Amino acid sequence: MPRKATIKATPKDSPGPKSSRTRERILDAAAHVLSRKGYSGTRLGDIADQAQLQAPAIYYYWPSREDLIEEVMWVGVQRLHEHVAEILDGLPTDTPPMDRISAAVEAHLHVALQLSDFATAVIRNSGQVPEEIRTRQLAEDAKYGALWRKLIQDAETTGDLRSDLDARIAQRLVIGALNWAAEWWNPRRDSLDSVVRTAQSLIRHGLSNPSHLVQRRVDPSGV
Amino acid sequence: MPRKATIKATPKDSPGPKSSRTRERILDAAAHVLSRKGYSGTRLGDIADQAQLQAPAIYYYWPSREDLIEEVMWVGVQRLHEHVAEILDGLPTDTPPMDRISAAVEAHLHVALQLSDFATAVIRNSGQVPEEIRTRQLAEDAKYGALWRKLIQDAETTGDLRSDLDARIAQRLVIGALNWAAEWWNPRRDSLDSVVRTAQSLIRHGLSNPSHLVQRRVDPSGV
DNA sequence: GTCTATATGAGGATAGAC
DNA sequence: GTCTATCCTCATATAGAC
Repeated sequence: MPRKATIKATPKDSPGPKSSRTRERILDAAAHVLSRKGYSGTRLGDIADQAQLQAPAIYYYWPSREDLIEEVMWVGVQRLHEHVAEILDGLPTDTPPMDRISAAVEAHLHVALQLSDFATAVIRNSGQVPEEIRTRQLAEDAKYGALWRKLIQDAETTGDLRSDLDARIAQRLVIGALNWAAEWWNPRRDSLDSVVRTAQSLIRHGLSNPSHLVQRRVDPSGV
Repeated sequence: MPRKATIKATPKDSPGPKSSRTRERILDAAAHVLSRKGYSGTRLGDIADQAQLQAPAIYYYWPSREDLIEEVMWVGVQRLHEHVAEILDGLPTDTPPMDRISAAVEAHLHVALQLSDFATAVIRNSGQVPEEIRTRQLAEDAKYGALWRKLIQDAETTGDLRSDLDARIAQRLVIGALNWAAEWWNPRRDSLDSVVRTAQSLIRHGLSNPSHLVQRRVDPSGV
């Protein structure tokens, strides 16, 4: 039973600055291993190798293997949600729904592809972690899903969403396209920018009511 | 080192009809467990429970745990590829590129959502299986990807694809949206048909050059 | 804070009965 | 073809030194 205090601990919470650096190193290492080996295949020894220390040292920062893994899963969704929400909050209040969606697409891809170990760890293991972790994970996912549902609903309200689409299904298909990008993206082949631009265009045209179509693109501040 | 003969064995290949039924039961059970527990978490005992026999019996049909798992992964991609290719072959030769894409979308969703244990097993574990399995898996994936790349390229050639899209990136985003559906689809909430229709519309409008847009929908034979 | 050493338990694989 | 019994390997977690 992981304690919330442990789970929610962010970089600068715990002990001193040196200690918390090690903590981050272990967390990054855990994301790396978790995404590649899966929940059951994630050995503390592999995490320790990656973080350049010995396995028992992990128990100084987390009470159990399960707590560490849960924190990786939690951080994966949480940082995504946080960043996308921040970008949306920074947009002018009169930004049209489709432009808000384009901004969210860019923000989602930036985090998912930049923190790809956390992203793929969540994608691959959401359905595989034990019941207890999974329940909390689903709650976190639902919060982020609600953000997107609202974006799509706003487009529906203003008539910008094509009427032959089921809003909830379309929302899930869009999130799927974005999530999956972490699985295939190779920075040496495609620039992050080319992925963002193609995704924005695909999604805008995919969702838009042609008679309302606005081609203007936003340039979200500070992404 | 799994032998090809073992891997490629299809339902009616092996021994008698009774024996091959057991083989199928084990294979289905393995897909079920693999999708939920992951590569490392897949216990022969869990597979045996699900298939209603004892663990050692599995070794009568497969030489090792790894061979069984590789077959699950292989079947997941292979049946998808086979069905989509079949549907496309059944279309009139003069079917416009966008209608062919719509037919492929429907075919992909039908298999992925109907055989969802195999689909999610592949999705969640492609990045987690051992190197040797992964290499063969990537080759199989590439073949299916090539089918889609051709569909998109054909649309590009005829001018049906919007020119601001990167064809290869768009193709991967589309596959991602479809693959991810197996993760969230709940038949009690959304009908398979409503998912297919929304995906077809989203993808057609997402890819199409508005000046070439054709609304006509195909009804692929026998899906 | 991080290490070495170890108790404990679980699962894959095989031998051999039926 | 399928089962029971068993061997062997390996990972978590803890104790305790430094």
